[in-house]
Amino acid sequence: MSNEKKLVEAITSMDVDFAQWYTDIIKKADLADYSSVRGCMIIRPYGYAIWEFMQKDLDARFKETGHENVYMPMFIPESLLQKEKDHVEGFAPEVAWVTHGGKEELAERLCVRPTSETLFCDHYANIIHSYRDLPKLYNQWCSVVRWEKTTRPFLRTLEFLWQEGHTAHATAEEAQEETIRMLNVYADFCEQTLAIPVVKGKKTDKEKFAGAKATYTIESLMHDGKALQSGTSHNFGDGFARTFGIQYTDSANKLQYVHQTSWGVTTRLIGAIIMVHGDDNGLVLPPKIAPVQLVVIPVQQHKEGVLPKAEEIKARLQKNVRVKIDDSDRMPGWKFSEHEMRGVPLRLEIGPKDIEKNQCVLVRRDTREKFFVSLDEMEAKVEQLLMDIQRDLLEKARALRDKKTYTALSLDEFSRIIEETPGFIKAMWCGEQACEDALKEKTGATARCIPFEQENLADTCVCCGRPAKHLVYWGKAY
RNA sequence: CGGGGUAUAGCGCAGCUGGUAGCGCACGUGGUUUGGGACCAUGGGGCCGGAGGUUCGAGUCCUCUUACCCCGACCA
Repeated sequence: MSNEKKLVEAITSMDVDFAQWYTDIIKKADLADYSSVRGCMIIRPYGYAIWEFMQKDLDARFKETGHENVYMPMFIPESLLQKEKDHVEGFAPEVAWVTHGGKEELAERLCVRPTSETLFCDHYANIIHSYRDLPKLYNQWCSVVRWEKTTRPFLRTLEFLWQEGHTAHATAEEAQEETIRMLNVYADFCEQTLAIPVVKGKKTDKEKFAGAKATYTIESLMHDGKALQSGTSHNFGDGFARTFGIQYTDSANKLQYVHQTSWGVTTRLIGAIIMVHGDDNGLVLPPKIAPVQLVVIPVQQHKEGVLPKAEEIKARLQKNVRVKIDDSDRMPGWKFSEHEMRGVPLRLEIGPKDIEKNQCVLVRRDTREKFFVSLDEMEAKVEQLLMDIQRDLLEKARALRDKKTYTALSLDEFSRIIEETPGFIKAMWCGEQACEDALKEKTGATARCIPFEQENLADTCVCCGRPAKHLVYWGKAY
């Protein structure tokens, strides 16, 4: 952004204290509030509206790719959860348990779902019999609970909202296709709808989901140079199917195990929107998911004709745009700041001077650019600007991401980058977990992913010097 | 789960070596204002996070507890 002086003092500057800046935005933009339960949050109407727009967009993409929504119980009997060994070990430390119903102790504890693989598997075992029953392409929107030790609004809370897709396929090839298809759906959603550029790739064995054969991820980079895992897609192979006995008879009348996938994104993406697009004046929302895309600020609204004009403008615009008039009796300057803090993409000022000239003033949230526009061309200009903002946010985020993406050819270089200019580090890796562990130990960085777009920076591992197998994106992560 | 910090009005804070709580913003009302967080007047609001203890007396001292924030280990 420009070096214009900061107009609002209510938000801590992100250069001074990024964590505080993040919290300030959440509070000042009315996205969420703390609750009386540790580690949980109240998603307020404005924050929830953003989630609803995200849901709507994603859900349409899921339907387009043939998926159906279902709803599973929020409780899992302990015995069911424990069927898959790797899976239960992965989640055991963060599971919440229900031990009583009323005053009576339960014969079997119930786990509050941290994820629903076992429920879907149990169900699939019951309803899949023939190859004609496949594929099963299910998704559910729900909340899950993970008893985390440290929490932050949107990024990590004990309970969070998400969707989890769970599919069952006849062949390994189909399952792999589905895994990648949904990863691409997420990547496209992040870039086209949220204007957040992502790196697509595969997780290392150390970082992959408990019980999965392979985990794929989209990784994004926040303003402070930390990485955020923004969505994952897993190929389960037939591992769960073997444990849960999900079998079908193929066309040759032979019993086969299904091949499964699962994939999810969460309200954490709201945290990504904040940390990718936000600035020192507050939230900046991509138009596609902004609950209010344009706010009309009447100036000298007590003067005759101003409010009716504002209403007329709203009526004209609301056919295509989510528009709101702020006719509260605040000062105009106060309203400017308020709606900037809330990230409203466009502001339209209308006052006596404008009415006289048959014009209005349009101001972009992202660049603060000001346009004096004839009322005759208003609709077209508004639509154009919203599209420009959506596009420019992605470009700007991509430019920043690229700027903060470094390459390291030696361990020293790697450490120095992490210390001095945090971001993504591209470096070669031998494929051994020992090196992954060593890098984390020495620098705090983890393997974010093995990107699909591989490059050969060197022939040797950045850590041990033995022959390199992959290019890896490394970074400190949320 | 370790290390550090905070908790007093809706928010941000002040309150000294103990004596019964104050400021700014916000909020209500009346008026003047209105193109980058207006001004005057007036009004309401807090048993000081919770529980114990010391004391004639605790926001202040002691113990315990809870929540939040920051930094590390674990995770979407």
